[in-house]
Amino acid sequence: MSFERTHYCGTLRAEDIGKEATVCGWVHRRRDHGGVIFIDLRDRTGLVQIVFNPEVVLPDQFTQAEKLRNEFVIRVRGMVRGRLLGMENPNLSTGAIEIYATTLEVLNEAKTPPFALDAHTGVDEALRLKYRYLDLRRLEMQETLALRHRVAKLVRDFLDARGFWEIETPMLTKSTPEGARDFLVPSRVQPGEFYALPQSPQLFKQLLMMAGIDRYFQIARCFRDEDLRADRQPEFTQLDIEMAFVDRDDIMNIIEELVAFLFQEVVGEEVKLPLRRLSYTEAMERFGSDKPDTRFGLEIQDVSEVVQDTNFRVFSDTVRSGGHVRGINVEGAGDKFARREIDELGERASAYGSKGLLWLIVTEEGGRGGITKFFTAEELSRLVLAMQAKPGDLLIFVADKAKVCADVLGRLRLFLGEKMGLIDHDTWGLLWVVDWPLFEYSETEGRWEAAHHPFTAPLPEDVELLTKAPEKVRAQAYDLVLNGTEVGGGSIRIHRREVQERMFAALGLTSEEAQSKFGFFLDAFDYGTPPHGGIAWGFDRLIMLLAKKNSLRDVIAFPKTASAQDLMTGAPSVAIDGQLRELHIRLTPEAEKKVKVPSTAKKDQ
RNA sequence: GGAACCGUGGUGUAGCUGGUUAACACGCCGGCCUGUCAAGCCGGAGAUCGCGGGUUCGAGUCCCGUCGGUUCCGCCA
Repeated sequence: MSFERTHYCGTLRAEDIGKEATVCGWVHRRRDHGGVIFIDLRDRTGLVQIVFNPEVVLPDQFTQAEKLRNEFVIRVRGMVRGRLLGMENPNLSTGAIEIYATTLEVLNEAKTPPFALDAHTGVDEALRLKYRYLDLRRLEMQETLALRHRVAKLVRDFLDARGFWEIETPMLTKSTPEGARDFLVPSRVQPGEFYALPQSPQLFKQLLMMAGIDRYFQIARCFRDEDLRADRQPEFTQLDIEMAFVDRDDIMNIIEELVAFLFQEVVGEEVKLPLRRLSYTEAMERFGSDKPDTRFGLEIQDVSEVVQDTNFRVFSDTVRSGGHVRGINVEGAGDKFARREIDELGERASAYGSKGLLWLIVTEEGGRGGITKFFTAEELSRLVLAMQAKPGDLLIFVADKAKVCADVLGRLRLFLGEKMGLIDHDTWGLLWVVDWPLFEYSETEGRWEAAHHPFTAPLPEDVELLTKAPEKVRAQAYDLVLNGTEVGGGSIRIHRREVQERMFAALGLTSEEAQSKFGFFLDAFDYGTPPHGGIAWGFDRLIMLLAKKNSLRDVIAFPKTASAQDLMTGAPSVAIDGQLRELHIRLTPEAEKKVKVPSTAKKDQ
């Protein structure tokens, strides 16, 4: 190595004893005993102990070593020696050895960092983000970035070996219809017109199939201008894959293999194939979610038939009017939960959109509390039987439309699973959710919307229903779910123009609108489009789950805060007046009042 | 757009129903110390309690607003 570095800090082992070594890195910690000085030197591979012993090192070098402080950047030459018996440090991968320094060079001094870089002190996240370059020095963050790199590399290797080509698609493009708000980029050359940043490369990857590429992938940056969450950033990365001349099973098979390959290589976990497949309907009924967390029980059960003839009007009326009564047997919670905790469940249920949460505790005699009093002993025992409950169990019910039941109970299930510690965080809940509906009715928009996106192909036998009965059309779509998080979603695409046109029509687009938005795309269908399909993975989310992090910010090198700001660079920031003029943009009075646009060359602040 | 929680030396926290000089640990600076490894011992500096109002004889503490962070709902696959 040209910089004279012979080893990385964390790689030195007993085998290196007796070697001369030159290492470079940051002073992680110093322990100055007056006579002898220990330095833990850190680089991205880990720590190694450097010893400055006045009997070994020259006096002026020792004086230099006394001046070392945390985060100084140094280069040290010395002899690798085995540590004396009893002096080994089992907490360090390099704990069997240490470097007896002979030469020290301070390459750069450092101010005391604003927060400690060791693992055991919690730090305010705003501070971490402001000094992200320091935060990223922490070994934990470096390990995550390394993991991310490794997964990307494995994905590339896997797909390359199977004939996929990595092709880039434009960032400055036309608005694509994912349903989210676009980030717009004003055009200087075309006054008044805007590019949109891609929400996904959806149209381009389909056009690549039309272009005969056959197999494509990309690790693609995507942008959606919506409010953030712990698992949502305005810019994020998708692993985007598309294949021609395939059906649903072809794609799911190869993707499963990729999943198994990654789990094997990254976490050493054997994934049994084929993956479990759950229909959308079953997922909604049993787990109340289209992305069920299958790592624990507490499944939802339908007791509509059992309770429809009881005198409890809330139940019987709901069933009579076409609704459902569904519940969860919260095993053991009847004994464990305080009344206050049960009330909290009710409050949550209301917040999730139910009229109320009905409950009772199963006892030897039948039941107590909640809605017990509305039932005869016989009705009660039938209900308890249907819920497979035993004394001490808490039964909770929601009586409402199927969607509300699923939504409320699904969320309560997740809450309870976490609260009661039922989730085994060492297992991986991997499955496919298949047989999606093609459409979802949007109450706010008052019209049908694509459940996935408007290019998803319906099942062939459902094509006729497109305009007649949209709610009945099933999609050739599949979602990959991991630990209750959607990590991937895909479908077989429409490859015939008339089907695509009918799809647009079903979504309420006039043919003029379809033409102006997607004319180029519709035209492309006319020139020989192969059947094709694919999938897109939320790459950041996958990494987050593999790294067992709770926030996307921990797996993205330079993430944004909940208010979509970058605390390090200060982005977004004010544009100078001249820039705006070139872009043919004028601020509204409200915006102007807020930012005070500087008229001269000085940007920011 | 809405809700909740948080904001106290450089960092992490404590500070009760409002009451005198804001406490502790780590870090930092200085001294001592030749085998530590989250070194030890001694000493020292360092905070107008995010910001602005208000209530009060008196506010870190109560109220209102505002800024920042986080989480959730809406929004978003």
